Amino acid sequence: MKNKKMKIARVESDVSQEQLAEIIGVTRQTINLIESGKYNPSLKLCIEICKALNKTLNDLFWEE
Amino acid sequence: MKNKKMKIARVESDVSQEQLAEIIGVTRQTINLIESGKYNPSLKLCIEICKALNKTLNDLFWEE
DNA sequence: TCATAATGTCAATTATATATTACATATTGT
DNA sequence: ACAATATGTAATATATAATTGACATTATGA
Repeated sequence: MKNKKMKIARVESDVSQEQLAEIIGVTRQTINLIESGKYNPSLKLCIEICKALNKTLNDLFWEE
Repeated sequence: MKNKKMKIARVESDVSQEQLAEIIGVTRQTINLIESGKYNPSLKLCIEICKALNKTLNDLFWEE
């Protein structure tokens, strides 16, 4: 399942996948695959994504 | 950095590391190392831990 | 005090997240 | 229509999460 919340938050923050990747220090592919739902990211990476997008874990990665 | 919140939640739920591991379907060592702060668990595993302990990601894995 | 459960940790192996490089297809602006 | 940017995806390599099995230590209860 795609991570739509993360993509929406990223677009709202007006950053590209590549820019977000640079901010966090991972590759663009990693960001792309997480948004596509093809990676099961590590907690540390999830937290870095949240901080970069001014969101919390529940905002981006918690369902229901 | 130890994951004190997770340990507290587990003890409050009155389950041992081994019982929690069984519920989730991982090994006791994995639970132990996450509580000890020596593993960087996957998002999927974090979510399973939360559900087993009736908590959310923010409850157990989000700081400040 | 003794037995048992719970926890901490180690070494070796396996599975998988992430990196790297590269190419293809959208998308957007001019 | 063209150029530039953004996104999707594939193959291989590497780092590390997670497993397995085992042993030691620390609670906890009888």
